[in-house]
Amino acid sequence: MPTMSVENYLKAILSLHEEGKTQVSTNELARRVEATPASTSAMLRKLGERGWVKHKRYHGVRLTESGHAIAMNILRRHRLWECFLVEHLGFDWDQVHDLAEELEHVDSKELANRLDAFLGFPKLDPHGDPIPGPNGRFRSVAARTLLLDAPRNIELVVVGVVDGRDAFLRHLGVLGMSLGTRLTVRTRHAFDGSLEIQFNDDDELQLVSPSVCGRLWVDQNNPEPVIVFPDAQDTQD
Amino acid sequence: MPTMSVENYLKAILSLHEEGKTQVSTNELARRVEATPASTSAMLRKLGERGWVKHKRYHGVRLTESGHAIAMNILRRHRLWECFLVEHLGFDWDQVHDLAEELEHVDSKELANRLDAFLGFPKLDPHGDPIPGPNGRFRSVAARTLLLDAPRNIELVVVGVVDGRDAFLRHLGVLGMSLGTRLTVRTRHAFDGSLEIQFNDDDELQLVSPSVCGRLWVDQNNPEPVIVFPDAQDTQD
DNA sequence: ATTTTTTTTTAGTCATGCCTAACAATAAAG
DNA sequence: CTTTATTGTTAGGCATGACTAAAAAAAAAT
Repeated sequence: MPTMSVENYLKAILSLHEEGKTQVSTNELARRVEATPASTSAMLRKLGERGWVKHKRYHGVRLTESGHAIAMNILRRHRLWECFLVEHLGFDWDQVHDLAEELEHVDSKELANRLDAFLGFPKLDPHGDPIPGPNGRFRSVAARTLLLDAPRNIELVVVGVVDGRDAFLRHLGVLGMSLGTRLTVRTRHAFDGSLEIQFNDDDELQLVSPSVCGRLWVDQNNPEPVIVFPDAQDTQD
Repeated sequence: MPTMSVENYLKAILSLHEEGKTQVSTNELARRVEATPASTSAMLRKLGERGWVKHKRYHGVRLTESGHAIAMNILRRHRLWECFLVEHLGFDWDQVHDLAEELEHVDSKELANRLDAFLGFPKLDPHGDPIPGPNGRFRSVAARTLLLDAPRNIELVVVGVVDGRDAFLRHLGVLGMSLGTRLTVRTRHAFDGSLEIQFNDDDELQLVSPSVCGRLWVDQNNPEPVIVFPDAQDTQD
């Protein structure tokens, strides 16, 4: 039974893996968990001893099977709680991260499963991120692209964010964007990577910075985030 | 911002106060929080320094205003979560204590208030205990008696338990009793304090031990535990 | 191929919160 | 009213998980 701190480290390593890194560096992990590299180094030794990560000194770290399972479980609980907070308690999607961060540490398979059922076995959390099922695997892998890499002149829908921190979500609000926003990329400026985007029923073109475009998942046409049933296999919609 | 451990001590002191003790002894508190008297003694010094308890060495402790407020808040969250777990996630009333014990430490006024609203501002938790309102005071003080002290030959309803631990609740199940059970006290045995009780539509008399009777709240006729609205004043139903 | 810079680890502290064992104060019994 | 038992406190450790400062390994730059 991992401590809260251990769970946070494992979760952070998982999220870095999900971002593409197969090996996670001590410094990057330290930044993610908001601790010093020294503390992180100490923790990695412990995680290694308990068989949750594979750690070669001075080279990165990688989750083992069992570490991955634990991290996926926490991610599951985190995202289920976010659903609950938004859908049933009426929080805004940019207010729920920190609360879910605490709720996720309440360790009970039974609780997670019942919450899951209560919510109707959602596939996606309020930020558009997939929710792992009871088996610790994602229920579906949505076909999605970074807005930064999306093709031009095709109507797109915002289906998720890469960066779920409040600051970014609020910034999206300022830009008038949220999950479900429809848009079309009209021009790509090679110089700085910024995009000229046309919002749904709007004639105006708006310039969006590459740092924003690199943090948004879009899909070609996936109107409503579908709800599916408990043990649905992975699908390639 | 108190730590989890501090919250547990304050909550334990509160519950001992609720049981009548105005001064709480170190040993009794230690038993309640499942720590040694030594650890408890150390904690009491800390709680005193932070102004949450009044502690005279070698004589008991008592919550201060601010300590009481914190403890009531935790109690509120605990009981709200128990409601949620039973009413919405379908847990049995004897399965929710430990989970609520963890959930209660998620510290957010906003969360508690929204959960409260979601649940319909309940007055009582699934064990029949009153739920403090946002102001940190109980919403109502039900007129109730220990079964042990109840008058004979009057139809009573079980409206709450003094001891919410699983072992006791399961024992109640064995006796065929739960919240809402109707019964009448027929005979009181002075020798050991046990009662002969007639259950609702049953001709048989059943002998119930004093330790059980001392842990059950009954009321004379209060069929359903009523749900009331947010800022209802204390009433004397 | 060195030097310099960056990354990572080790060494040494500190605060929490728990423990056991020994000591002190109060309460109970003779 | 002293002795004994109970109750409460202090002293000294230990594990966790954080930190700073210093040393070591790896990567980058000259």
